[in-house]
Amino acid sequence: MFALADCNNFFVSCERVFRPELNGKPVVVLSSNDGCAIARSNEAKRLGIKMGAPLFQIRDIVNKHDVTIFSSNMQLYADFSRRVRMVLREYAPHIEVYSIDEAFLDLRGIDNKDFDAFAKNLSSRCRRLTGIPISVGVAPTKTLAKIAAELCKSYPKLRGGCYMHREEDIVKVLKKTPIEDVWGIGRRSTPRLKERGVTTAYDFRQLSRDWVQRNMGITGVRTWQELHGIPAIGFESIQEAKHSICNSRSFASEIYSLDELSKQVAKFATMTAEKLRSQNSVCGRLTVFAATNRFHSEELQQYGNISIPLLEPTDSTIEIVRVAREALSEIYVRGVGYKKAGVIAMDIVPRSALHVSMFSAEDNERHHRLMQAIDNINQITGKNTITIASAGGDNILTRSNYRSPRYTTEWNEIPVIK
DNA sequence: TCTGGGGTCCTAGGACCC
DNA sequence: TCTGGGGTCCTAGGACCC
Repeated sequence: MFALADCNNFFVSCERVFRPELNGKPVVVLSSNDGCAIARSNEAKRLGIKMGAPLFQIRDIVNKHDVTIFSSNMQLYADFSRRVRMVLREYAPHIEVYSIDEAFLDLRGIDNKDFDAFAKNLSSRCRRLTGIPISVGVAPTKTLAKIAAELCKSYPKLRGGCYMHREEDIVKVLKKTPIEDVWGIGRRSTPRLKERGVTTAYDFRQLSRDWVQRNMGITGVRTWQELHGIPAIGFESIQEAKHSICNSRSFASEIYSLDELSKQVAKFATMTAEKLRSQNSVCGRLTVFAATNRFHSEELQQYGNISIPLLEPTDSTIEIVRVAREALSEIYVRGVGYKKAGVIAMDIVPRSALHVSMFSAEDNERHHRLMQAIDNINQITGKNTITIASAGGDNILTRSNYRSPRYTTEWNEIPVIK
């Protein structure tokens, strides 16, 4: 058996921990730059606020129903994610962290267990210890566990836990599960399936394996198998190093000057190098892009994009910032208003696989020791205590008008209690 | 006025090899 | 008329996820 633990309306739940008066009220958390709704309380969903809806389009609903809105506070959410995982680890020796708000638990080898009580117990303990409500589904495959967890959200009577294993129960649930709600069935496949009369997970299961293979490839077959109760998606308990690392943002308003854009790109490059070091990797290629506002179709669109191979793979902020700024100056066009930019590290390999050439060894070693020192200082005294000068002192130019304090990670943001 | 960010895997087709 | 056969590697784009 596998379990999926899924945090309910995760970002909203994090905000409510410190604002309990918002329980039962409509709450929305916005994406970066206060752009779109990316998390909604059940009350906000009931008001018709859709996932991904731009703030300016839901303004009327927000005002009329007194919806509380928050800018995203990723540091807070990451910390709660960590706390939830601590609880999950009490319940299973191996967990697979699937996203910031979801993790699978490997229950194979655990027999004769009342998994229904197990799931409900985990849910209530997590709520008690972290303040975050979670749904726990237990089933023979990961895809079915996802569906079981989803069931908890519709049926409060399940008290946050659902064990779904008897064939007749699975059939009953799959007949009620819309095909588009199945993990792995996306926007493109749904209309094609519906054309064939496949509207539920059960209908999909009734298709022939051959048809699924021909029309949806091996990934479709895996989903099909999983719905039949045959595990086809691996369980990855150790987190693999990322193969690419991207840092990008939309800006509050268009940036015209190379000087300002360059500072922003230097910040993205800094973040990229930090992430590389945190997974003990180096990258062999850097991509930099800068683009105009894609929603202003009446204006001239510009998408600058350049990919540069590095002479030596590196994780040095100094090197990566230098190359990124050079790359930017290649694609920058004077007079263009840039709304978004980013840096992507590619060709990532473990730092241990680095064979330094005779000529670079010394620089490499010095950079590495310097970076370690900076990382240590920034970890102790707070992000950006020491930064590279070309990144400028200010923050990334995004909008974030409704951000809550970083209650759990920044001592100087903790509100004073009178 | 205002529209997110960051990933993965699979596949088809081209380049290139003997 | 007829134009080999078999392989690998890389890349771009599609589809999907949260």
